[in-house]
Amino acid sequence: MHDLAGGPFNVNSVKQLREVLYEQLALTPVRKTKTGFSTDARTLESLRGQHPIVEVLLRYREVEKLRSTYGETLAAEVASDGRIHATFRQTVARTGRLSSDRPNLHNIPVRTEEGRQLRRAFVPSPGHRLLVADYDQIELRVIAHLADDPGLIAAFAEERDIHRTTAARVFGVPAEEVTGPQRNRAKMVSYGLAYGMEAFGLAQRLGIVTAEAQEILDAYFRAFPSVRAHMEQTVNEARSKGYTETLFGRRRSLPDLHSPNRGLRMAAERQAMNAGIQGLAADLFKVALVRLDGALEEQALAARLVLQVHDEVLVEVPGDEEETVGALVAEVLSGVADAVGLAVPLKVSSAWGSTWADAKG
DNA sequence: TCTGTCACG
DNA sequence: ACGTACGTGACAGAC
Repeated sequence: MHDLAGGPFNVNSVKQLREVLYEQLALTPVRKTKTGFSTDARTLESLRGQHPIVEVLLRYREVEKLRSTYGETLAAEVASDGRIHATFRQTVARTGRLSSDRPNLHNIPVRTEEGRQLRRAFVPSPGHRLLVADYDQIELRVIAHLADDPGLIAAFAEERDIHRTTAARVFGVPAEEVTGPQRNRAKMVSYGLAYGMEAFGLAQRLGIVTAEAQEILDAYFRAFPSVRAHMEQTVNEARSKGYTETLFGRRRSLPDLHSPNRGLRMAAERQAMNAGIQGLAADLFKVALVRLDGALEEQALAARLVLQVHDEVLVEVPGDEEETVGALVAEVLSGVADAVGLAVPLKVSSAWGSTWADAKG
């Protein structure tokens, strides 16, 4: 790195790295932060090819993240019983999700193969396997319910590939003719919805111009008009009440909806749209966890809940209970849909593994 | 203590 | 013309 930079510097120092990249090497800055030009991964990606140091930096950041946050640190958290006992906090996340700290077990790597290897360290007791069950597109299903959108509800009811179906309606082609990129764009729109994403944000993520992103969004809202209506109604209601409220009565106060500061106000509007969606998904999942724990107890099963990750649960199951518990977990998790009269079914995917890394569908 | 960065859903 | 996707926690360096 020294040789590439023309001298020694601390790679972990953003300040020093800025000097190296944008002054000594005179690379073209792309984005700014409060304190100067950005050096984050997205920026570095776009600087690729300008100088060989960029590739090395990206790789360094990747392995250094794994080393400093997970490798040695996580190993040090293992208690004398061989387990990690994180704290799950009920009153931190404003939406009703749990948060996990000391350590955070909600962000164990999974997206790269190298990072995913860390999950091999998470193993059940001898004679047990891990059952990993998660909800498929729970937030999108919650949107379908809240917006009471006939098109979305029908798509979920018929168990169709939701992103393909969405793409077909947005791009006006038969479902079987939807291309890979079209499906990906529809998927991005669907997920962006829950966050109040606008054309600009969609354009950034898809690498297209804002006008084209706007056309896609317009087409989406033409296809699923109740979704836009629901978003608008949610913000209006929050504005007059001062808070949002989930079906379970969970409130989130949003005073910034009346802020004179435009940025704060718009952020609060996005939070209003998201709170009911993320919040209801969190509420449903927590009901499922309580029921699951109760059912294991009631049926005198030895299987135990060991971790939850927002829409996913890990259960440690002895060999002779696999069949029973596998069926029970799926039934309890999907069962909460009926409990609140959800307009769409909740689909659950399950996988078994002798480590967390192996349990993949 | 704040900022930038990056891991996850 | 603006500013531009929600929710977290941990780490390292700067101040």
